[in-house]
Amino acid sequence: MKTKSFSDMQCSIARTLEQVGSWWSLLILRDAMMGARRFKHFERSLGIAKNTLTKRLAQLVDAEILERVAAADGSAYDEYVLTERGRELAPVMIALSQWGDKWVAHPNGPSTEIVDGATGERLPKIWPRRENGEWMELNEVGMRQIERAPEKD
Amino acid sequence: MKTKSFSDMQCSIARTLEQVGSWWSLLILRDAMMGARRFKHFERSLGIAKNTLTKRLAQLVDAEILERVAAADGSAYDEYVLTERGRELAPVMIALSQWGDKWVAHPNGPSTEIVDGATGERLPKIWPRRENGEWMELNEVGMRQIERAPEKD
DNA sequence: TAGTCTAGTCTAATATCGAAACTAGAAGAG
DNA sequence: CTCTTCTAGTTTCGATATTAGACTAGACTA
Repeated sequence: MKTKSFSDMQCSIARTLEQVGSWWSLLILRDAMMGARRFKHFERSLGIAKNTLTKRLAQLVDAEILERVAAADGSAYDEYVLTERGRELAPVMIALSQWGDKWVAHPNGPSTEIVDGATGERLPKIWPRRENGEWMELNEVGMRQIERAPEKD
Repeated sequence: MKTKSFSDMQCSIARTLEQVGSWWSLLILRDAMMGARRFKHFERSLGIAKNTLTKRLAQLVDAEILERVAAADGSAYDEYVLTERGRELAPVMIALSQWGDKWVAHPNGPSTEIVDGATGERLPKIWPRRENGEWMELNEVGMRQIERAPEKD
């Protein structure tokens, strides 16, 4: 969709968005994190056009966020599984999900919950905390530009 | 970019993306979090086309993520400032930035740092933690679909 | 072995985006 | 007070992305 590349920006946010590719990609990742692995799973869950899904999956594989592997269950069809890079996008997904739950919840309530896999209990929210676990207020958090000499060598 | 609306999906991630609007919006928010308030600040910092910027700002205002207010310094030009909704997107931005720093860092190194506003010290990363502050492994974190009756009344 | 499912590809229509040129009002220089 | 520049847009138009739908080759199913 974007027609301009962010990859030459030095900002990590821009560079991450460039890798992810598009909105659809994030929803594909959401499904992948909830266990989807096959083309048809994504297709049905998202209601996305097949050609678009093909393209988005290929691009995520290209970015090494997903990996295409032979099916674990012996099926002839490949599966798309998260790489470590991909799994580490979880904080982004969790943060997005959390914001949506709070500010734009669906009338029927949220549809996803983030839990401790072992106990099934809901996790506390993802939010800035100090090393010792203490929660921070947003006005205590600063985002700062790092100054840097234009040349390096 | 997308031509299909996510707003009828019940998923909070989809609904959040719908509100945010586009990649550019996230970069606008990044700049807003770093102190940008005026049209020209965003324009220069992002290298974005003016019409696109106009549209994105309008849409963020519409989504109540930004608010358009008279300039604090008496200038005739309005300023765009984050609302609470907008400020609460910080965890998303931080998570994106962090992932980029780790996986797709610019050759010159990252350009942004997240700090404790009071001390100037870098904050620990945004990552799933238990209530007591203990860090979790990603494989301990589950994302689960909440089952729900299709009707409500 | 016929029929169906999966995972695509291809084409054409449509929606969206962005670059460049243009503009009205504000600010600044002399 | 007048000329020029700056700001914050709007308009036009071409480039790009997304979609629906038709088509296909190889698996699977009865």
